[in-house]
Amino acid sequence: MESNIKIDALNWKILNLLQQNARESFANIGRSIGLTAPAVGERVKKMEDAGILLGYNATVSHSLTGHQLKAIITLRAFMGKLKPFLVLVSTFDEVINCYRITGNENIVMEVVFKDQFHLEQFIDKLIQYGETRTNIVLSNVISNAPIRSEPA
Amino acid sequence: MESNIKIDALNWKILNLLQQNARESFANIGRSIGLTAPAVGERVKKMEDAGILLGYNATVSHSLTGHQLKAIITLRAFMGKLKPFLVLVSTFDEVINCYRITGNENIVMEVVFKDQFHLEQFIDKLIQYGETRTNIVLSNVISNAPIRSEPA
DNA sequence: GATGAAACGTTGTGGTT
DNA sequence: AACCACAACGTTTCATC
Repeated sequence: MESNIKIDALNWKILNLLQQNARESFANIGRSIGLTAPAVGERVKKMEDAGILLGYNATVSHSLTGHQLKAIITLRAFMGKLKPFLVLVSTFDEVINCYRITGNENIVMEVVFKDQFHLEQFIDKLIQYGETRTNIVLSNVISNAPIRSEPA
Repeated sequence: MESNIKIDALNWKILNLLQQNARESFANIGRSIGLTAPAVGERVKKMEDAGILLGYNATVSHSLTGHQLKAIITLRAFMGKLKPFLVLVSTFDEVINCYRITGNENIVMEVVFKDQFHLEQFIDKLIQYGETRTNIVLSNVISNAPIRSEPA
């Protein structure tokens, strides 16, 4: 399943290039790093099979697709309400990221909205599951930064 | 710059497919939605030019690239320390996402680490900028969900 | 990994509605 | 303005070494 392959310097270069532009051709990548296209293709396939390369995703503007408002929402679930919440949250299109965390709250989410009415509706849906805290996102300082070779 | 183009039903289908697999060929996308490859290519180019399609990014496993620990870290900056922090944070490879937010804290970050020693080092770098709060991520409930057509 | 060849995809031109 | 058809060119993928 997850064969234990090593990420050498060339594979890190491939990962960096694909994180920057997932539609880059294997031929071009090969030219950048001194390999032929089939060699790049094989390395990519092995990293996909190993679970290192999880997928390729287009990034879409939130604001230009009608979601001008973003919030970080945490949930402190009531007794017995965490499991039902976890089932429910997968049905919410607004939730971009959702993590279970340690600490006073159980859940932190990154959520996008059309406007404050949409946000209000969303919070109303959560009140039966626990106490929420909402922080509006004012600006993006860093968005989906690429993973780099681990420090030595 | 940002021509005001409309995202019709076909463009939403293209956005959905590219969010799921950014390396999907225009020819295949065309077959799925009943368009020729050049027509898909033109629509994609227009959405790129309009700033709707921001880019294509490979998604890489955090754990299999040596980052077994993830945390949500918030910062309540000391007087005059927010601007210097914003400059500094861009130099941190560990920070995947960083947002400026409303509320008691000024900043929330999603950060990946090799281990708890690496986390400790990171927090030490922040203490001069403000008070931090750290929540360890136990599991991913939703990761980078695609944006869907806004609700009617 | 490289090479070479066949299949496939992309992209430009021209034409249709 | 959006799309299709066609063709030239580049890319992917498979075989073989």
